[in-house]
Amino acid sequence: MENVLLRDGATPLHAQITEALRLQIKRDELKAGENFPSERELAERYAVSRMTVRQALRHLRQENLIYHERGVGTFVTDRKLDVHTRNLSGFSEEMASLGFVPSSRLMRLKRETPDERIVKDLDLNLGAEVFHLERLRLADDEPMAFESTFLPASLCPELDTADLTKNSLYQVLADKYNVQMHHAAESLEAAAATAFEAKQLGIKKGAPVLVVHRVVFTESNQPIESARTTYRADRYRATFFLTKNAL
Amino acid sequence: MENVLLRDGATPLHAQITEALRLQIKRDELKAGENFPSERELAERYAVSRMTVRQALRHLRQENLIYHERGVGTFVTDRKLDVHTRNLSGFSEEMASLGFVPSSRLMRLKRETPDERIVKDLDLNLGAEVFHLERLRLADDEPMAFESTFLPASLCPELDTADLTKNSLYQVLADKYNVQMHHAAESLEAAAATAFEAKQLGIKKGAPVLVVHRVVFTESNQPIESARTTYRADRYRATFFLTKNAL
DNA sequence: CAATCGGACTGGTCTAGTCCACTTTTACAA
DNA sequence: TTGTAAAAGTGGACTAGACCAGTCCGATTG
Repeated sequence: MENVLLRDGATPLHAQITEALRLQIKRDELKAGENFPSERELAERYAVSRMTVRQALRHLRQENLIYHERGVGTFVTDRKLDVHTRNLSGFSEEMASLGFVPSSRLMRLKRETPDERIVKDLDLNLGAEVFHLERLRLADDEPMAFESTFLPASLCPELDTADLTKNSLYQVLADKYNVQMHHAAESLEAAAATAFEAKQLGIKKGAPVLVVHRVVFTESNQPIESARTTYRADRYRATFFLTKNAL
Repeated sequence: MENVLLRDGATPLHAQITEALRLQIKRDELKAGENFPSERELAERYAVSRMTVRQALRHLRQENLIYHERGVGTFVTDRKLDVHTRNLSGFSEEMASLGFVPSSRLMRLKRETPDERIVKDLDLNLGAEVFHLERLRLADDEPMAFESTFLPASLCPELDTADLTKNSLYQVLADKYNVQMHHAAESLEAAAATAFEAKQLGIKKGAPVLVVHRVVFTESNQPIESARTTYRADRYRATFFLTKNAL
């Protein structure tokens, strides 16, 4: 058992404990129904204070990996059905985690002046320009979704020069422009495929599609992306995890 | 300014501070762009330790009401567009918060033996029975969704006798059976309305609908409800808030 | 045998500090 | 006036305790 934490200040202790426990749960070393160590026990084991352990457990709880019962103890959540919760990652990461091989076909990448909707989404000044890219998203070489994305041009001055076929958009934003996505608002609705969408996705016109509109923000709440993704209804469903109260 | 906290142990101090600050934000007494009190200042104002303040702020942060900037301060989130995030509440509450008058028409309420899918969702023993209710959900007297709900019969023995037209289902579960919903898994997909659904919802057969499948759990992870709700695509969209990292 | 009472243990809450990395402001020097 | 360096302030992380209200289990008592 590895109970050694790096106290060099590079990675917070609570993050290291979270990671260690998460690994043990994923490896089935800590199972549902088994006795999970108590907070005081973990504190002693890792030689940290109980508050630090509690912070680590809070993260695991937010991921629904564990739950608490007052007066009783902590338990690993029984994952009867492994829910692939939609989290804040891009298409590539999501598809990879679902076991598909993601790829994409760049249909368009232009600098332009956006319409009112995008200006509002991205909180732009009058006349500010955006990059508009359209991509067909494939999973295992089958069309899965069509995505239309807008980014403030001020944020990523020479996006046209970046290689978006090899690297994910979020990777480029993080590496080249030091822009980190932090949270997002998504709205989902059902629609009938337009003739254009149907052609791109290889389905019949009027077939049901799931339309996801997403606005992504940085930590300081600056909008960095507005995207509209049209998924084939027969190949995709979105799964979310909801909680009643703050954890 | 009310800085008085009840120290009777009934409501945790951090919850009282959360509520007080939330109120001030909603009332616009604390605005975006204005200087939000620092953690040390709040600790002094409420005469609590800084850790307690931090716990309160964490809740507000999870609701995306505030955000932090290291070395700078805490700020109220600028809500340009007021996002009605889908949270763990029932149809009635959600519609009410959107400004509609919710109502529902009970189409069916029977005790029965469920199929495999429901057995799996609700983690039932072989032969266990469920209540199956079907309701047409209206907003401002217009059909909005059709909902098919399954609940373990063992959980709510005489559900048939309860008045489900006046009280929300979750209200009955909480009041009469002391069953509290805590979290849920939802999956959303687009589909074409079947002839039956189309008739119920007053739309054309084949028109796009948003199908939400939801399983609700208690705090100790016991499944209490499996529901399938079919929304009219032209009247409903679901909005979610996603975060990259644990908060 | 059944009931109950007490102790041990659990997570929930809270305190009163410390140190750190970081940003902003201020004040002083060139 | 312009740099720059120090000071003040911020949130992030962490400690080493404390008390409480639940739960559970085992021993004692009727």
